Amino acid sequence: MSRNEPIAVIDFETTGMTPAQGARATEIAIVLLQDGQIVDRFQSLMRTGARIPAFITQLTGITNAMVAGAPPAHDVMREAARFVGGAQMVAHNASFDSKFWAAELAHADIRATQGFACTVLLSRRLYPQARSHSLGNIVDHLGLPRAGRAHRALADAEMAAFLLARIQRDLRETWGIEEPGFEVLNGLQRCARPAVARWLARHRDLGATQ
DNA sequence: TGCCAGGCCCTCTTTAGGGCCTT
Repeated sequence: MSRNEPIAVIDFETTGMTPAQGARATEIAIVLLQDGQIVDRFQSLMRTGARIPAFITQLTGITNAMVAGAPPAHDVMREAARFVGGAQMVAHNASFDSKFWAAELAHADIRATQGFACTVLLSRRLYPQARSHSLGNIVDHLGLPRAGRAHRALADAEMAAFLLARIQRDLRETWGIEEPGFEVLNGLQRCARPAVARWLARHRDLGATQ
């Protein structure tokens, strides 16, 4: 039996909504998920020199003093890039984290090459009955464990990994897709929502004939 | 001075508007 390639589930805490407006990362966490299990973890605060607004400190608990004592961002990002290696990546609302991944790597003179899949898009397709697809709410809706303090990078990355593991399990057990790796996740998240059931059935049948 | 993210997705839509999701 072949093993699925590990997927790197990432979460950033930042000073704002987008690097396009000058926001910088304050903390990064990445967990490697393989065959439904977290097999490795990476977490670090990072120092960029950017000021953390008070409301962000209230949200995350990360203070200016905490990041002042953290290693420089370019060192952290080099280490993060080594940790991820050639793995594909997943985040909860990947449009947010993928931009910070690319921007913070660029500050360290590293080009981002990884693909991203998004657990928000996947959750909306697989669990349309959920009232909310925010990370905390969908984790509660599915009865998954809380991993620690919400809005800290490692806890949120672990919860997103639990969600991803559940998505992969449901793709196998409910939809009959034997190896729901990154390519399947990427295809499903791009599928128009009204066509999701048809896409899943076709993918199951294609997999069964291979 | 005025502006201030942006992609997804639903609907009382498509010549548009607004909520969701991330910090």
